[in-house]
Amino acid sequence: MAQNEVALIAALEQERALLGRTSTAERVAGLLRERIMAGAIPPSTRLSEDAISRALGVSRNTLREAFRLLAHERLLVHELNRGVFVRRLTPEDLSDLFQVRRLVELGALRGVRAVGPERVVALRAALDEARQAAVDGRWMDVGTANMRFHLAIAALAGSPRVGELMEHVLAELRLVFLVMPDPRRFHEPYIERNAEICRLLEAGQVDAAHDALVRYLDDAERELLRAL
Amino acid sequence: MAQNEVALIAALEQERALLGRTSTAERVAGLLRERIMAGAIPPSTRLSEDAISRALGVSRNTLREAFRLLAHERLLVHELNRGVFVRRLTPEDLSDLFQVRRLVELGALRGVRAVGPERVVALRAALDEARQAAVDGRWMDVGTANMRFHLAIAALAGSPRVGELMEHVLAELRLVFLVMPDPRRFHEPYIERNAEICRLLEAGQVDAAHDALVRYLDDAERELLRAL
DNA sequence: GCATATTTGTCCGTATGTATA
DNA sequence: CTATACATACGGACAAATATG
Repeated sequence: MAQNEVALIAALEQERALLGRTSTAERVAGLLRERIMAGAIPPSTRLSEDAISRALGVSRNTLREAFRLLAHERLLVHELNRGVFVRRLTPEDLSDLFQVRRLVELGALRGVRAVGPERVVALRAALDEARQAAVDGRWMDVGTANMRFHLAIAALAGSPRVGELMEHVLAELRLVFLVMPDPRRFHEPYIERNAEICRLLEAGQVDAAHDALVRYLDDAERELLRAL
Repeated sequence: MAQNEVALIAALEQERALLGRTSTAERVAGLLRERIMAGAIPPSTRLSEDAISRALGVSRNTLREAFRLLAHERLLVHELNRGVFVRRLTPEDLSDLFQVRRLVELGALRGVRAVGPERVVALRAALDEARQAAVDGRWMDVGTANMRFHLAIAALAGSPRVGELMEHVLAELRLVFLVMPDPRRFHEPYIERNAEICRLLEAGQVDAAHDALVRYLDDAERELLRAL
């Protein structure tokens, strides 16, 4: 058995290498990202190097590296000699984010001529997740699932860089979701609108899905702008 | 005079604040970026923390921050415990970059209904620059100007985030230009193709410009792939 | 396969510059 | 204007991983 165990450990270590090991800075960034996205650290909060490095038991150098990672994702803004702050989105930011979404999502839809059934699997999975979350009354999770649906749309472009871009865009948008007063009223209606888009795609009506998506984005932008 | 001088200094300092001061790490990153983009540091080169920090007279910590900035721009790749290397583009990277360009540039063109003359000013400026560089035989600068032309196309989307994305995409593409054997043979023909796109846009024939751009991107991708 | 040298990852203490009450 | 708090940058140290002979 000892031999098998050695082999297992070796296999796991190899897998770990493939998964990409993470530096302390990346793990710290992941932790902070989670907190921010969950709303535990609201926008405009200043993050003190000293306090946080002390709390997490990492050096300030390492924490600064984590800050840089998150600043690049636009979750934090870095002001020279003043520190880092959780981003607060302006109306201009919001409009710009939707401009990017139009380019990416609509472009991805136009790129697909034939939508094979295997390509809408991710779409349907996100949809099912949203519906289940709605049944359970987890409205924030409904929002997350809806975002995953649109991430899947972007993924139709088949480009890693576009996928990453879309992830960052949606992470920024989540900063607005957090300050929405009534999550249910906002997120729930979009489930069925996503379902409609999914249905049209499965039926091969790409153009109709495209138009539905245009209306979706227009409505979502308007509603979010009003809430800001 | 002393009073005036004091006032001048104060005014300049205020201006400097508006221009945005830069940290040491950012200046170091800028310096390295320039070297890499000029081809002085070829792809796959490993950058030694010790040697470079010593050469530039900055601490290792500061240099590491600069590395991280460039890694985010994908000019460097960071391998844990092995150091940073100048990125070498794979054929997959190249195809992906063109996929992004199609999404961004074609999407930007589709977004503009009426192309006011003031919006093509940047296009024409880049075009003139490319022609002048060709006259002077500065073929690398022709490539740079051509890239600026396509940056101006992306700018038609009117989105800061899209503009930044496009800048990064073109910076990556430049890494391939550097290894092209015959810059003239590659860059020169595209000047007139850009001119054609510009002409069509000025004439208000957006759809025709769109189609010309599709062919441009297809041809450029194919030619670069072959050179890789 | 092993031992050694090199390089990176991480942390700490400190000095200096900057912003703000 | 001063005082305080904080970010910036440096240099040194050691552990851990990697490269080399």
